[in-house]
Amino acid sequence: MATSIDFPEVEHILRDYLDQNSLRKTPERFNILRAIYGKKGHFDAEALYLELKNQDLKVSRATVYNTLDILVDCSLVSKQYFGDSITKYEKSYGYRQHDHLVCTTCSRILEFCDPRIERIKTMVEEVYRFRIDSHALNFYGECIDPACAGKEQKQRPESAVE
Amino acid sequence: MATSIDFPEVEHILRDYLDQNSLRKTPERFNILRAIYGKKGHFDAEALYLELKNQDLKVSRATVYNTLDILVDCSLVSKQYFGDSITKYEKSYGYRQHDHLVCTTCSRILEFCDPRIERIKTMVEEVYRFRIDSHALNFYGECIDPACAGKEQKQRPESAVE
DNA sequence: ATATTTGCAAAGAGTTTGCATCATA
DNA sequence: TATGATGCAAACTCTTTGCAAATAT
Repeated sequence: MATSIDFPEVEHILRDYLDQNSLRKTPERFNILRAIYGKKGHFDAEALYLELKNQDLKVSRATVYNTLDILVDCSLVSKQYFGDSITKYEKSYGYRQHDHLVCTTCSRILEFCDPRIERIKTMVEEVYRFRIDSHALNFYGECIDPACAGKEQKQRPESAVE
Repeated sequence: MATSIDFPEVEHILRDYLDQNSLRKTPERFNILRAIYGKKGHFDAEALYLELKNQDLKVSRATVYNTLDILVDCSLVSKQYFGDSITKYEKSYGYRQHDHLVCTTCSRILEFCDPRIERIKTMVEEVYRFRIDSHALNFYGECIDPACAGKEQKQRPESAVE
């Protein structure tokens, strides 16, 4: 019912989306949205569930998954796969399109942006007569600096993977 | 024991890889390799398992997964994720690097190749001081032709998704 | 001969589903 | 108040693991 005043834009977008699709504006949905927009980087459904649980915002896993689907549908969250069978999510409102560089040593995920992707997309659309809605470009490799932050992080398994 | 004479190059590569890593050259491994190189397009582990079973080449799922890992390690097979939680594989010997265009209507997967990816990769390697081993670029969208082959295929669920 | 690989079935991880209860509209 | 959403646990799918039997070296 009472929704936070901290993230008015994203809450408004969600509210509109729920209205337009005759979905109910439940407190769980706004709690989950707020939790996501309070996070940085990538996360998975289980981590989000545990985080909410620790904050005494009791929601079930089912609701977390259901709400993530809704947030992906209204483009407030993006859903990503980095090849380890764990689906990752990331807030996406106000974030320009970016792609990912995944360290195969420490699983750290870096972000980059390159305008050439957009041109490749346009070309592919023309050649194959497709309308392209989204893309995912992931590079997989390893930092060449043996003392890089990512490798340090690897040695501290208790720190959460972004 | 007796291995086919149909795919001498890839079998030789596998044989060398097994030798160099002190792994055994079991008939199952070569049967699986041959089955994969007799297929076109993408497939998942279960489809490969069923195909082998139908050919009276009895192998267990465990062996299929084990062998796929080996074949990925020796670059005879590539492993791919298209966002539906089903890991796809594809033979890769003699195939130039390519990327994928996934139809979100019918799940058909088209392939394309663009040299600009290589330049983006080089730039990312320099900027982030990474050595990049591989990449995946997937575009997701829908064919703009209402009578396209992909949409026809959608209406025939018995035809295997590539 | 012996250590790896296989096959089977059970376990595991991540996600979805069924259904009774709750609460938004 | 009536339909949609929630919570819980069970079911489900894909993949991995444990262990006895088979087999490559």
